[in-house]
Parts: sequence; structure tokens; C-alpha cells
Amino acid sequence: MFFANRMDQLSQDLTRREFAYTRIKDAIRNSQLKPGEPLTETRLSKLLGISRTPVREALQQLVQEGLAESVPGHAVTVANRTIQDLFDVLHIRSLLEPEQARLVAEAITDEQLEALETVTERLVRTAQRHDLLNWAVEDAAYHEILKEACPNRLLSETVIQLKTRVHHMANIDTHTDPARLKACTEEHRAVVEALKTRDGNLAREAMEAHIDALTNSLLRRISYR
Amino acid sequence: MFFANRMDQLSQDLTRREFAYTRIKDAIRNSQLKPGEPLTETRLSKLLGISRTPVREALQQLVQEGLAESVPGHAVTVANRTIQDLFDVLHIRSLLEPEQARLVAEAITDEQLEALETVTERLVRTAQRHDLLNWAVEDAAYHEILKEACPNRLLSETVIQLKTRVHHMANIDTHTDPARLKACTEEHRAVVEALKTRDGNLAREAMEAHIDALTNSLLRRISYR
DNA sequence: ATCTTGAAGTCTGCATACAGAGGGAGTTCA
DNA sequence: TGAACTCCCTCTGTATGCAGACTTCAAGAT
Repeated sequence: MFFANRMDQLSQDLTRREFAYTRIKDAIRNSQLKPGEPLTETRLSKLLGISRTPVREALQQLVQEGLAESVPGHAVTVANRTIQDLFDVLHIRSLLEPEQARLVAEAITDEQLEALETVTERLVRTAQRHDLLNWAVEDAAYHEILKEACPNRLLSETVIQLKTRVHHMANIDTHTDPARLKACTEEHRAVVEALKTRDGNLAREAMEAHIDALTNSLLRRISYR
Repeated sequence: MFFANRMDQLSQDLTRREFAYTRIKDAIRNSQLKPGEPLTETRLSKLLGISRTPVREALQQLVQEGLAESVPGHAVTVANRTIQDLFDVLHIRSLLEPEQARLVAEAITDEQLEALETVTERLVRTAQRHDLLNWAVEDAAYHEILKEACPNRLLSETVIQLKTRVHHMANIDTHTDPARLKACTEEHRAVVEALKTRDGNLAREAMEAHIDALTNSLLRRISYR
């Protein structure tokens, strides 16, 4: 079950709500909680060893982030995302992320560039091991740095929010293909290289290429069905 | 106070949480609750005549939407937005809304076009009266129709979410200038005209012009300070 | 056999009680 | 006079109790 052991409940100085939120979110992401499955407050609170109140608040947050769906007065369930949702998100990302890259290129500090290179190295290593779990962690770190470096914070936050929205579909996503995972990592590296030149247009184009590659990979994947 | 009368509490079949949410949101929007002001759960629950629980959930939602800010364990306050936030939102809108217009142009139904024309007429009328409150209502209806007509729902929802984020700054926004309000309304009409042709590029350009006009108006406004 | 009815169980929405943290005022000591 | 300490008050985070709505399953009536 998704509360592997109870040790990390009070060891962290998380509130019970944050605790419930991360646990449930992780469980949705790794498909321990499956799409359409009802998220009963009582059941979850028992599983997590806390009361309904913080669970309820965690569920509300998940609903607002699109990871869960609510039928008011009845139930909240794990969101049922479709391939079309993936394309929709990619479409929006194709509008936002190239511009984000451009802005970042013109504002990034040397320290942030260094941090990006470190993360990129880790992406390479995890991609070689095909360690999807940690690859995702490093990908999140990558976007976190972009967020810090981007003068338009809201833009970056919107990107991250969109990505998390479909993150629990990672298994259907491009990353299940080892070759694609490595290519994807190389695209990340290409963006970082472009950022190093601090040339906005170069960075924008590198990011465009990345999103295009993601989209094409997904197109290819579904045409095989 | 922002609970004008108590009549509409139980008359609507809203949940208490939705009731609290709309009331507090409206109060933020029309500046009855001012930026930085603490949103105390007990105080709000007494004012609204309900218990802390639904108020607390409403506050959580407002925080996630960016209308309020939370200092965990301490307080949640009305969000303090800056002019820069307005520009940030406009920048993102300039990336999203033209593309939304393009998609809508290629998918909109005759009924939806009619509905848009009706709303546009109302926009004109409220603009003539300089009735900001109802203008905002019609503007929301306008975006709601675009949302329905857009094949990429997430795109439309993102746009709406961005707009609400800074909506409580409407007084600093372009709409305080009567001339600008009318121009803005005309730009809306121009977009609708473009949509009627069902020419994606035309619609995109009309929306681009609209966002550019908004941005320039805001630039002019702040340069006068 | 099918439809209706009803009774039990479950789940949400909401209210309320309680504990702990944090801030402020007043007091005491240097 | 100023600094620090203590007590009190308030506010959040959490637990729990309660009522109403819904589901479901079965039994009875037509």
C-alpha cells in the first residue's frame, strides 16, 4: 500500500495535510491509485493514520491541480486523463516553454547555469540506468531552476502546473521508450547549451525542438496502436 | 460589509464552502478586503454565519488561485499584486489567447457565434454606461463561450485562471479609463468578426492586436506616474 | 417477472472541541 | 531607561461528532 512504512509521518515536520497530499499524489503518479478509483476520505485517513480533515484538504488541492476529479456531494476520484489531454498539455507547453527559455537565457546567473549542468549530468546518468523515478525527480529540479531564473515567475509556475497535471501518465508518455528517454535528455542538454550562450533566440529554438520532439514521439507512439 | 444581506445564503443551493468562496472572492475583487489584510477564519466564519470548516476550504482555494497568500501556520492574507504581475499575466496571455482564438475560429458553431454576438452587444451597452461591474460579468461570459468553443479546454481554463488572478486589480487596470474601455470593447467585437469568417489566422491576429493594445495601454498608464 | 418500496450502510458536508504555536502587553530586573 | 521574561490571548491545525443524501440490496406487491 502507498504508506510503505509509518516512519516518515512525524519524522518530517510536515503538516498532516502536506503529508496526505504528497502521499496521495505519489500514489496516483505511480498508479497505486488507478484512474477512476474513488478517493474515500475515511479510507485514506485510516490508511494514513490521520483524521479526515487534513485528508479532505489534500483531496481538494489535488482536485484543483487536476490530478483528481470531484463529483460534489458524492465522491472524488483519481482523474481519468486521455491521450488528448497529453496533446493539449503539449500544445500549451509549445506556446509557453520556448518563450520561457528565451527569458531565462537573458537573465540566468552563472550559479544557475552551473546548477543546470549538474542536473543535466544527473539526467544523463539516470537515463542510462533507465531509472524513470529519479529521472523525473531531476526533471523537476531542472524546471525548478528555470523557474528561479525566469523573470516571469508566473509563466514558470504555469508550466510546472501543466506538467504535473499529466505526470501520472508518464508510463504512457514518451519515457517508457529507453531510446526516447535518452534523446529527451540530450534535448535538455541542448537547451542548457543554448542558455549558456545567453542568446534568447537560440534558447527558444532549442526548446521548440524539444517540445516538437516530444509531440512527434507521442504521435508515433499512438499510431502504433 | 461584504455580506450585504443574509438572504442569499440558503436560498441558493450552494454548499457553504462555495458560498464562502464567492463571497470572499467578490470582497477581494471590489476591494472590501484589501491587499495584505489578514483573512482570519474565525472572523470570516462569524461574518458569513457559518463555521470555520467551509471558510477554511474556501481560503485554501483562493490561495491556490493566487488571490490570497498563505503563511503556513500563521495566517492567510489577501494577495499583494504588483504592476509587474499584471505585465506577467499579459505576457502569458499574449502567448495563449491568440492561439486560442485560432483554434476557436476553426471549431466554433453557429450557436456559439450568436451567443458571442449577444455578449458583445451587452459589452457595448455596459461600456457606454461605464458600468464596470457588469462589463466584467459580460467579459467573463465572453471567455466562457470561448472556453466551450475551444477544442483545447485546458488552454481556455488556463487563460481564465490567469485573468482571475489579477482581476482584483481592475481599478489599476486599463478599465478605469472610459475611452480605453470602449476601445477594448471594440477589440472584442473585432475578434468576434474575425471568428465569424472562421479564418484562424485572422482571429489570431485580431486577438494579438487586442492583447497588444492592453499592454500598451498599461504601459502608457504607468508612465504617467 | 418486474416494479416499487424501504431499510441499512456509507459517504460527504458541516459544526465544534481541543491542543499547540506565536505574538503582544505588562511587569520585573538590571 | 531598556531589556527580557512571563502570562494571556488569538489563531491555526487537527480530531471527532452529527445530519442528510445516496446507494444498494432485498422483499413485497402488482
